[in-house]
Amino acid sequence: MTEKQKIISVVGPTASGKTRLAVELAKIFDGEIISADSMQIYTGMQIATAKPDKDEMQGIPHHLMDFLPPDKSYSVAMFTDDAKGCISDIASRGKLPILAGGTGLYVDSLLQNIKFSEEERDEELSRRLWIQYEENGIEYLIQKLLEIDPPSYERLKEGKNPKRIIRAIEFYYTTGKTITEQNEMSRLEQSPYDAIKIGLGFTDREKLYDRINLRVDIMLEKGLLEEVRQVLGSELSQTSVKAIGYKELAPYFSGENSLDECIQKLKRETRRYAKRQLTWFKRDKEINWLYVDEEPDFETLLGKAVQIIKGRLYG
RNA sequence: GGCGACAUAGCCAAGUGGUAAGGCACGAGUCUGCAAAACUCUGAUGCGGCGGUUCAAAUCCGCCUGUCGCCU
Repeated sequence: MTEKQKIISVVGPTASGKTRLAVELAKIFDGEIISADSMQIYTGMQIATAKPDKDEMQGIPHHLMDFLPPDKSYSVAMFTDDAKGCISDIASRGKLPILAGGTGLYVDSLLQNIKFSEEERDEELSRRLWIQYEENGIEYLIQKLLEIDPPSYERLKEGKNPKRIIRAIEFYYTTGKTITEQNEMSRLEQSPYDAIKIGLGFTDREKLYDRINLRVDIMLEKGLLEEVRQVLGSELSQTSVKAIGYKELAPYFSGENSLDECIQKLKRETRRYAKRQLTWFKRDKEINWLYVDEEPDFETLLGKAVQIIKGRLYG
């Protein structure tokens, strides 16, 4: 079998410095960046998503960023398709693909080569199931799941997560297969990628939270309010409405809450998001963690990352 | 200085004599087509302090402390 495609993956919570590290690594290793971020894909959502500007990109090509209008939905399946295409394209030009982003599900699905089924989602059925959930409660759906797919019933009954349970039921009715079968099928093909994973972490969580709070203040100075005003005035998809920044500031524009209250909310939601990201990435034992608050400066951090990568790239 | 109200977990807060609801935050975790999503778990031997009444007090009484309001 042919050698696997080498790829660098930079992960970490929001505001940990992934963007900067990825750009510097791209300069050193002659790479191009593929963003694995479910919100930076959207055009017009620049400040709140902390999308790098021309200056920060330093001439390094960034793929899967800033290409989709906010009224369009997006999903993991689309991401893995798009990203695979990007990787082939970058590699064919002799460059090194560098995946950088905080959307853990996107990163893992791509690197593990998860195969999503061909069938499209059935939004209508999904909506009907949500209505049933709201009317009859979660137990009703859990029972339904027991009838069609006992293994996933066992797996999902404790969590009581309507979203996961509804998807399992929806999947069965749209494809005739159970989500359990699909999950097995999705892992049959080995991943064509050999990822060198760098994680940006913090020994002291408070340090990360300080950075998040500060970054929100900087966003406000950069004109976040004007951006929010514009985005809130346009059509948003199911995916883009979820972006942190816009919904938190909305009550300020509608007069329901003071600006200060909204800013506090925005900071808190961003901190909570960072915590969830950490929980996600912690599970991956292949990640080489570098602790931002333990390094004297960025150069040292970069140096360590370069060492790790060199060892794997040429070792 | 006088009068009154209030004082319950990090914050908000229910509870008016029978053995401390709930929400938020924090922390931990789950995760296969909306993932910046959705969801799960988790906190007070104690209710400002000290006495008193009672079989029993966060709940009633007194004093003290603090906060707020009104009056002078």
